[in-house]
Amino acid sequence: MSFPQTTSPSRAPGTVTDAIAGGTLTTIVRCLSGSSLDLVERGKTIFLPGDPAERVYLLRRGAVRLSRVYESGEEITVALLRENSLFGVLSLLTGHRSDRFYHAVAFTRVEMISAPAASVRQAIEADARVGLMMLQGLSCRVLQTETMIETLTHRDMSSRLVSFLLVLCRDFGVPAEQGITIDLRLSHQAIAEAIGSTRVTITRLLGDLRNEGMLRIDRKKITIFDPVALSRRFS
Amino acid sequence: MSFPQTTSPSRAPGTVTDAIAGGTLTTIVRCLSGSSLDLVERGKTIFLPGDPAERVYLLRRGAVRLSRVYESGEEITVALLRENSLFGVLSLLTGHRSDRFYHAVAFTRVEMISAPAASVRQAIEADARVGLMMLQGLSCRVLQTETMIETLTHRDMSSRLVSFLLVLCRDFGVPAEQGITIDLRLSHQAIAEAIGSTRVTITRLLGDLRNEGMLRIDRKKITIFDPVALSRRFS
DNA sequence: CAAAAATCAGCAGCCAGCCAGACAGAAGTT
DNA sequence: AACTTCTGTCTGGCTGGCTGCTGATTTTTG
Repeated sequence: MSFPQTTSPSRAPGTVTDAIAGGTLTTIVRCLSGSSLDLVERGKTIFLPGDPAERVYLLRRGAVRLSRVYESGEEITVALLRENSLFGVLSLLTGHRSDRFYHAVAFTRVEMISAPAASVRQAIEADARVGLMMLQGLSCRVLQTETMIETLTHRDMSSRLVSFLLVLCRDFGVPAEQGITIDLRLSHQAIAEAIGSTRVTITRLLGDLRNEGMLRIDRKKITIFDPVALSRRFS
Repeated sequence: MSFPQTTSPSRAPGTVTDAIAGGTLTTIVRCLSGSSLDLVERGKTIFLPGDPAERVYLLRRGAVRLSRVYESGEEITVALLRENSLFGVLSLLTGHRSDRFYHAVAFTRVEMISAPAASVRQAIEADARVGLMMLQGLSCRVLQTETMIETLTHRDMSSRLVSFLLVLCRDFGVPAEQGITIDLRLSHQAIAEAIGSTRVTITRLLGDLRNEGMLRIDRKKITIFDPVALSRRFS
């Protein structure tokens, strides 16, 4: 499976070092040989389970959903990646050819950069600072994922939902007139798939929170009036 | 908070490159200036929330439990790390001094190597292959953590427990006369804290699985007779 | 641009699964 | 031997999953 590649001639590896002066992973990855800048529309697939894992991705703008699909047709969300997340790291693992096992879908319109795992390895060997930056990027991923585990071990669904909303505020929140708006178009179903619940339950709990005056939902975008007050609503 | 340091004079950074010939992260980290080899007894704390995050750890032998403790006294497990896991990566993040927010405890007798984050950074800059190896180590961590998220999004506790047992088989399983034994002394309480359930429920479900002839428990060590058969027991 | 199709939100009733709390006996520790 | 920790079981009660239905909203398509 592949996706539309909107751009990108490869450049000489020498320029990598120049890019480091810029200091961001973006500029660096952008200079790798074989790299490309890709635009993906909301809902489009980036990779499918079973695809060969050979590229590493850096999400520049938008959100990507990593999910697992079961034979039953059920689908669960493993991660909602935010801007500047590295993904597809499976391909960095030792030589043996491996396949994706997650489904990666653009959750919003997405702008991302990708490069073959081999060039990434080369770039790291050429200039260690690249490795250091990627290491920091991945460390962030680990911390984010662990926060999500915390969210998921809450026993009652209400706490779980609240905890998840706070995670979303952190990762996708933008200031609003009153409070913080989660800049994603989230259906109740999508939330359910991320926190291991059902659509009906999420509808009910969000309704409760709305009646309590904790949040507002307008065209699938959730605005939390006061995250601190919300966080006190844990069990 | 600190822990007993059993060994370790620091060495000249020059030897790092030699160690890379050996090829393992262990030998490399072992050569970093300020590194130490530590032995920690089962149940002893490695770091506490609030401790300054300044070292990176590589778990050589045994298991480490990362957990979060709430004011309520409740405790949840964020990760059960297995051999060759990197942890304490928070300290690698950008300069600003940060503190641990997890509680790290030796879940078994543990043998681990640690080094100051600064020396790790230096080593990476000195030889990029170090960065590459650490990157692979962290990639593994990400994948492991994501598997755990999958486990936790199962709606019924039975599936969740089964999924968790399979994860433990993968990470801590050793072949037994019949089946695979999870080489950890797990109390029902510990399992409950890892999958967001309660002790009583775990007791009941494990009892069911035992009655079905799926597993055996002997002095807190669980033996799964047939992991494949068990995996079919999902909802 | 309007009609058709698909997806989404909200509501209700039923019932299983799981939690809370309590207690007794077993196993393991000092 | 005293003590702690762990396992097993029970009762009652409530949460949250499941099913089915309706109207609203969004997207697709002719």
